[in-house]
Amino acid sequence: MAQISLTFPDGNVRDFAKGVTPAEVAESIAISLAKKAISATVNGTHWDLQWPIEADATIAINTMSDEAPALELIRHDLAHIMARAVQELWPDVKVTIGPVIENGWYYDFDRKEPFTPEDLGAIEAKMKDIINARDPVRTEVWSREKAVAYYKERGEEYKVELVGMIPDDGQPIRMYWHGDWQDLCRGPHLQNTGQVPNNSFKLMSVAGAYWRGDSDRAMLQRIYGVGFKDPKALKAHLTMLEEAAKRDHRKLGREMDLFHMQEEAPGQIFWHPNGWKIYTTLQDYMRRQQEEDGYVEVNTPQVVNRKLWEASGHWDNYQDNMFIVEVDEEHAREKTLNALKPMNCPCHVQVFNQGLKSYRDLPLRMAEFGSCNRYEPSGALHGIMRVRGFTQDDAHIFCTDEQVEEETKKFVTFLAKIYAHLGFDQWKVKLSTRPEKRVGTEESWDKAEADLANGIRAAGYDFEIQEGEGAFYGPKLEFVLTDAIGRDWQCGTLQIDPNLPERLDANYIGQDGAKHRPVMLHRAVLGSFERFIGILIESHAGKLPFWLAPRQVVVTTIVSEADDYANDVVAALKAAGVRAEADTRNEKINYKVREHSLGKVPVILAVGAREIDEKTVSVRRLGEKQTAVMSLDDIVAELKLAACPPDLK
RNA sequence: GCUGCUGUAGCUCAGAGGUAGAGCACUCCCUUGGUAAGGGAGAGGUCGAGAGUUCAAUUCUCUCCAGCAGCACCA
Repeated sequence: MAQISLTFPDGNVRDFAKGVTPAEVAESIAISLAKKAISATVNGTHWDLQWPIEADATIAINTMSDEAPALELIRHDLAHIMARAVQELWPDVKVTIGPVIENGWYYDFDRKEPFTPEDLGAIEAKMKDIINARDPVRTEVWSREKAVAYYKERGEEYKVELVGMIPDDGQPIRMYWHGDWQDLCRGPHLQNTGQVPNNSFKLMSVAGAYWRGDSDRAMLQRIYGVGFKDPKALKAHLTMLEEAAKRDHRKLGREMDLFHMQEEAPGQIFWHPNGWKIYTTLQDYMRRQQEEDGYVEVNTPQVVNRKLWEASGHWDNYQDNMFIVEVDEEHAREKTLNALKPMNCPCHVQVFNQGLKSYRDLPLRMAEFGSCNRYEPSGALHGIMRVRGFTQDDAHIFCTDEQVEEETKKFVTFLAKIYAHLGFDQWKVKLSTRPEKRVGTEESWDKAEADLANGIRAAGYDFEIQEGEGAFYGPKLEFVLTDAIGRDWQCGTLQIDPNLPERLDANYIGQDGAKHRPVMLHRAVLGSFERFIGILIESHAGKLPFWLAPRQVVVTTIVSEADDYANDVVAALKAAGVRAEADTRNEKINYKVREHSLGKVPVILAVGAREIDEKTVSVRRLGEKQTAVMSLDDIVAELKLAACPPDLK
C-alpha cells in the first residue's frame, strides 16, 4: 500500500497509508487525543477528521483549546443544527445557505410566514434537543448529478442552484449528515452534534435578506445567531452588545441634548445648541488646518440647473438619488429642472474655469464645507450617520499628472495629523485598484495606482490593496479608522479623477503655452461632519475630549449664598475661553451632580460657604468619584489649557 | 427600495371595541441641603396621518408617513 509522510508541528515526520484520515492519525498518537480531537489543519487548510489525506503534508490535530478552529466548527455546526431544527419544526421550509460570520452565523430560509420571536425560542429549544442527542456527523462525497437529482426531488431549488455554482475544478461535492438530516457543505464539521456546547449560543434576530445578495431576486428570511465555547464567553458578548447600545449616538444625542430629527424632514438634522457647538468647534478646527495646509476655501450654490449635472454625468447615473427642484418661472415656456447638489465637484470645476489658469496656479487646493443633499433610500437612513442632508469637509486638488504623487503624500500626512489630534491613533489605508469596467489606458492606470502607492509610502505608511474596487475613472484611497471599541469606520478618501475635468472642459496653460487638462483629486478627511460627529459620540460614549465637549464646566451651588460666587467663577472661566455655566437651582448637590454627570459634562465644580471663604472650588471630573479642592486661579489656568484645541496648544 | 417589527405625554413604557395611565422630566410651594434622584401640589395627550367596518375605533381592516433590525444601496 502506498505510503505518505506527515509532518507534525513539533517537526516529527511519520509515515501513514495513503488516504489516512486525521481521526486515524490522532488515534495512532493517543486514544485521549483521538477523543479530544475536533479537526485538523492540513497544509494550512482546516480539515475534517473524516477526510482522507492523499499526499505528503504537514498536519496538526486541533482540540477545543485551539480557539480559531474550535469557534469555526461550533458556529458552523450550529448553522446546520439550526437549519435542521427549522426543517423539523416546519418541513416545508426550504434551506439555502448558512455561513459562519463574526461571533456567530446566519442561515437563510425560504418560508412564506415570517419567523416570530416565539419561533426563535422554539428553534432554540429544538437545537438543544439535537445537541443533546449527540447525533454522529458523517460526510460523503457525491457526484454533481446525484446531488442535483437529490435536491430536485425534494424541491430544494436553492440547493440545486448552489450545486450548479460549485466550480467544476475537481473539488469534491460533500454532503454532511447530522443524524437523519443532511446538507450540502464544504465542511469541515465536528464529529457529533454533542460536541457543540448546548448553553453557549443564542438566536439573535430575524430579518430579510436577498437570495445571493441580489435585490432583483427572492427575499429570504435570515436568522442570526451567536455562538461561543462556553457560557461565559456568550455572556461577555451579550454584555458587550449592551455596552455598544449604551453608546448609540441617537440615544446620547437625546440625553446630551445635541440634536433631534422629525418626520417632516426625514434624514435631516435639527442641531440643538449643544450639538451645534461640537459641529462648529470641529469646523473651525478643520478650517484652520486647511488654511495652514495651503487650501483656499470657496462656497458654491445649493440649487443647480440640470444642465450642469448632465454635463458632469450625474444626471444619467444618479438622478434617482438626487433631490429634484422644479422651478416654475414666470413667463417661461417650460419649467426648469434643478437639483440640490449631491456633491461639490462640478461646482468646483466651475470656479476653476473662471479666468485662465496657468501651470503656476497648480496645484490648486480648493476646499468647501460643502452642504449636500442626496435622496438616500429610506432603509439606508441611520441617525446622523447616514442622512439626506450633510456637509462634507470636501476639497478638490487641481494638479498636473506629475504632481499627483507629491499631493498624495501631502494629503496622507495632513490626514494623519488630524486623526491624531482627534484622538484616533489607529487607522489604515486601503488602495482600490482598477475595476473591470473602466475608462482610460492601461498606462494611465499603472501611473495613477503607482502615484497613490508611492505617495502613501513617502508619507511613511503602509496600505492594503482592494483589487478592482476603484472608480471607473480612477483608483482611490480609503482611510479607515478604528474607534475605542474596535469598530472600523471609513472616513477619509482620496480619488484620482481625470474624467470630470474632461467632461467639464477644465484646462490650464502649460509652460509650453498650450492648453492642458488638469487632474482632479477628490479628497476628504472626516467624510461628513454629521457622520464624523456620530462616530466621535459613539467612540467616546458621549464623553468627548474637553475641547470638543459642548458643555465643558457647570458650576453648581451647594447653598444659595454661593450664587454670586458661582457667577464669578463662571465669568472667570468664560474670560479664559472655557464654556461654563452656573447651576444655581434650588436643588441638592446630589441631584445636580447626577444630572450633569448624565449630561456628560466633563467638569463639575461645586461651591459652598467654604469655597467662598477660601476662593476655591471643589472639582469633580466626569467618571471619577472623588473630588479635589483647587484654588480658583489654578482651575481656571488648567481648564483654559484643556479648552484649547489641539492645534493651538 | 425590499422583508419583518414598531408608532400612546418631552423621555421610557403600561393599557383596553365605550374617546387614557405610571415613573422621570416640566411649573409652583416647602426645604439651604457638601458630590449620582429631599418632600408636596399642579399642568401636560386629535393615542403617527387618512379612509373603511361598527351604534361606537386610539384599539379591528386597508393605504400612507416615520422609526428600528437586516438586506440592497452609499457618485
